[in-house]
Amino acid sequence: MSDTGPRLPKYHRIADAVRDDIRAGVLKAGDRLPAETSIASTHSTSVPTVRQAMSVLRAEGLIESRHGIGTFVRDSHRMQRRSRNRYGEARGRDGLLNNTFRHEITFAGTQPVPEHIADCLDVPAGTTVVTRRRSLFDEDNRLVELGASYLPREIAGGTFLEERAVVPKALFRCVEDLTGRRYTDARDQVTARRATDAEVDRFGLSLGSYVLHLIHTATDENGAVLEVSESIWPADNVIFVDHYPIPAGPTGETGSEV
Amino acid sequence: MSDTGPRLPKYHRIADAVRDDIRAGVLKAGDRLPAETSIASTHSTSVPTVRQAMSVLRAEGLIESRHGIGTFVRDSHRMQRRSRNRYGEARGRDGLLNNTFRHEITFAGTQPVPEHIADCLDVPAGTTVVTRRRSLFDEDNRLVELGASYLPREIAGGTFLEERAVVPKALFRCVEDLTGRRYTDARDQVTARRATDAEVDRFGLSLGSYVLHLIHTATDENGAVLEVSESIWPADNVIFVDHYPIPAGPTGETGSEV
DNA sequence: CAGTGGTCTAGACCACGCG
DNA sequence: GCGTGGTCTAGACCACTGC
Repeated sequence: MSDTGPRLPKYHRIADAVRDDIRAGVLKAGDRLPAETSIASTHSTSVPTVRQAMSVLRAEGLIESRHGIGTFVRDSHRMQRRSRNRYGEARGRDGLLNNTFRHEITFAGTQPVPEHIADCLDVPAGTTVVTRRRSLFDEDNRLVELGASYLPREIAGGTFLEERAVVPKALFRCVEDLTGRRYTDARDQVTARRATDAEVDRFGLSLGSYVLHLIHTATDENGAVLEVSESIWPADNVIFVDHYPIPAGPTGETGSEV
Repeated sequence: MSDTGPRLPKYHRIADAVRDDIRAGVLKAGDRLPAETSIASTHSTSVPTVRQAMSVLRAEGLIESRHGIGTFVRDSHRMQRRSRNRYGEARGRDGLLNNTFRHEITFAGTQPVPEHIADCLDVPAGTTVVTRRRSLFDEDNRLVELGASYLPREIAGGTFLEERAVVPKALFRCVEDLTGRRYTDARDQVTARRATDAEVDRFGLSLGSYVLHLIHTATDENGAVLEVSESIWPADNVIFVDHYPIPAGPTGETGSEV
């Protein structure tokens, strides 16, 4: 046997073989892999070893197993793109927002503000705020985004924003018209984190997978927060894009390249 | 045995037990778990079943195994924060950029543009561009960021930007001074994706884990690209934050809430 | 029903790090 | 040398799906 033969564990070599088949197009998205018993005899090994190889590929997101049916090549790189140029078409809008998404308000009313939102909204923990929760579905009715908007009661309390109906125009436009204040500054905070159990369930994800979590904070010219909005996407399905003008003016003469 | 007893698989219950111990503080970050043989006898089961439970917790990022030593509770929620207010202190800078990071230029010179950058740079695939690669390390000398800047040869070719030395001031300032053109608009593209083998290696990640990948494109007032810059962080360690002004002007009266 | 993946056993031997 | 986790075996039985 050559030098490279026994270097790698057997389950690793099986995973490599299947991965190569997927990369080379021998196995295409949606194809069913041979049964575990069959792969085991092909590689002259035992079923548990094959299962270990499968668990590697499953962790890499390349395959998906369905109990009683088989193991399938996942439909990979099906990235959706979403832009966040919510404030009009004046500049840089690139039309990525796909209007075929179905949009559903799952809740509208007042609720205590979630812990991770309180800071952004600039209110004490536990404060009651107007909350609008939404779900977005693609043309195949698959959930692609979970989101929510949080508005201070001084702004949206007692208005139609507490009612569970899609608003007649962009939400920020409603707030501007209701209050006479203007959206002047924004702050985006993006994290990738492991999906919660609820998200795994709702999105149909696998254990240990990630979501992208955007928290968007909009303020008026006095720095008062008008709205905090959050969006959650399965990490593999999204590219978050933002355009913005670069402020003019003097800059610090730091040595940092970054 | 009660109704709930045999409902969940044994490996699942073992994982739950350990997870609860971690949540409750019985097992703290850095603590070593009992040996697999020991856990097996505690739960009256076999070692492979315990190993299956461990693989669940490993996928969740809660534990980490070191061959020949033991299995340890990971130091979780050690999020670092990084802001990306690179264009001066004029507005909204919140000082999150930690200056204790050590900054190292690992490459400077001309290279063919990477495939995923060509589009952003607005050049044909394979074009040679000035490339500057950097690594950032924290106070404990752990790699926290991999990054690179790509500049068209018309802008940076033949200048000191092709030399492997930290620049005397912010990179965008160098480009503005060299060319007389101004950074006017920017586009940020953020994705979370599985770490490549190289990234797993460099960052010391575990298989199947994620990185956050930022591609930043800066253009002048004519829309010509001045610089594309990318940053890669382990997903668990970073919050990406951006501040920006909201453009004034009329907006479309769409029904979309998002 | 047959075929699939999911769970589990009771071992074996190897590779690694430490004393 | 010893204890640790890593690899692997050759089965067993169960749960799910589709026919």
